[in-house]
Amino acid sequence: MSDLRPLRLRNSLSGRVERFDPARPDEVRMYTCGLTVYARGHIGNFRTFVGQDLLRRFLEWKGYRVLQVQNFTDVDDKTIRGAGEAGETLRDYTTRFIELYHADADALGVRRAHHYPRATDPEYIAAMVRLVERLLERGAAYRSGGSVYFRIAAYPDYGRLSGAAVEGRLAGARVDADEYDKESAADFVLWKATEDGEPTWDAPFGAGRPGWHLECSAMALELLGSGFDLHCGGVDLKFPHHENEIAQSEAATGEPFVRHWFHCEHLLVEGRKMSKSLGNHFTVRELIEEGVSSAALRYLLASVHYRKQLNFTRDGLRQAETAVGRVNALLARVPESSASGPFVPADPGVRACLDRFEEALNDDLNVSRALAEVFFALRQANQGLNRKDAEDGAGVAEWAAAIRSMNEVFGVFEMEGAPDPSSGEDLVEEIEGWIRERRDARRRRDYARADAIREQLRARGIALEDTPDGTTWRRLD
RNA sequence: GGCGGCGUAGCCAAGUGGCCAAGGCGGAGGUCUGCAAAACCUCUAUUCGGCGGUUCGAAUCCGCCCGCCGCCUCCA
Repeated sequence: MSDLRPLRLRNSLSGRVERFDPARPDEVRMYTCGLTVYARGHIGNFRTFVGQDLLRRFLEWKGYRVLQVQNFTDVDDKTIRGAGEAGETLRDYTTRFIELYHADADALGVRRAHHYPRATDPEYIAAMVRLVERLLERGAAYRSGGSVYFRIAAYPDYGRLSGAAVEGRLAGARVDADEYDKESAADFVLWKATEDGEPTWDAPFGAGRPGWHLECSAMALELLGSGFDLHCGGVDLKFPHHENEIAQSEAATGEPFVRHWFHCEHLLVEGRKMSKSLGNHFTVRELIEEGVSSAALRYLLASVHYRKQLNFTRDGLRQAETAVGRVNALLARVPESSASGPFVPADPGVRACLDRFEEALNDDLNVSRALAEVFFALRQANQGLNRKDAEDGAGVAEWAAAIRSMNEVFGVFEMEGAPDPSSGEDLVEEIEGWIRERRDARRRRDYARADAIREQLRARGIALEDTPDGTTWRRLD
């Protein structure tokens, strides 16, 4: 698989699209920078998570076994402040937002990671302490004012990820209180000395709490090992977060930290940067409560290349809704094959379509070209259905199976919508009763009556469609 | 100020030197239908922000200009 048709993926470390080769032949070890859990994640966060999910699903589609770790940052200034204001323990407070994250991610069909380490989990605090000790031993860290800092001078490769202009970037950096404790302005805190009222953990180098960057290094090294394959996050994390992760990890282990860095661009809302002050800040939950389907939401988030800013608009959601609906309508008419095992198309046309699909995604995840293949298959299937001769039945089934296969990567079709309380057996029986009555009316050529029944059901959100084989119905959104 | 990205039809969006500039949404016409709806078919950018240049040939390379956005500080 991967030998003949390698994935080519942009590596932020080199700035180039490179062949993606995991360290072990069939396994991909993947780390995702997750949320800081002081608030519910917004659609910007989920653009990144959906982008990473697409990458993971494609790797799995290609046959890799993926081991994914996604952390939660549950100790920092914002979580501490939030918990204090809410009068809750830090643990309880952050747990709430972790649960909300899972609710939103599940709604969007984001596959679950295999591990969700939290910074304050005892085993990871211990791992962080060990990492700091190692850095102290190696002279890559120093103690000052009760805190421990990373000495950038001890790591000559600093700046490889975010570009050479590190000094320039830091020159304008605001001077904060602990600046005076540092040997160099670029040094960053690994372990913060305890302050009044803040959570604190004992350590050989003094009680305190982990600095921002330390947790990801510790958890990634602990769960995935040094030199793992993929480290993912939003573009904003490149500097300083990921730069610092690389520095502290490599200074501690003496080995390359990560093989391939994957960064997702941010999204814009109606052409503007999303921010609380502009009031264009949405959560997944809010949009779904407004009636946006999670499928349309996911489609919009997944349909723009991960390195391009995505302009999130109402019109875009509407377009996504229509596009997803067309595919779902076809799939609803063609039942899923009960055949087990991998899908091997017999039709050369179907095979070629899947080949082009894979080729598109192999090319640095070209989702636009891949989606074009989904719609190509859709057209083929619908054409087959229109011809409706028995000979074509198998062809339609294969095209539908191809769409379902491609959907393993996109995950946007046949998502179960919000359960409708009025969709019980009773309603179905009632609708079928109306359809029978309308059929009789049509046989009598009583079209006024037939149209009245259709209108009355349409007003209730049920669309009737007459086909040569009888009348079908579907729910309008 | 430093660094980076983008500007392709009404909207979204592929395409980075050479077949008719993918695909989706929308629109127009048609097939089917009692009428619809759905589906399918055809059409919908002689042109790729503007102006120059390189080339037999450029949306694709170079230069200048215009416009939009992001990063450089917490941030997915």
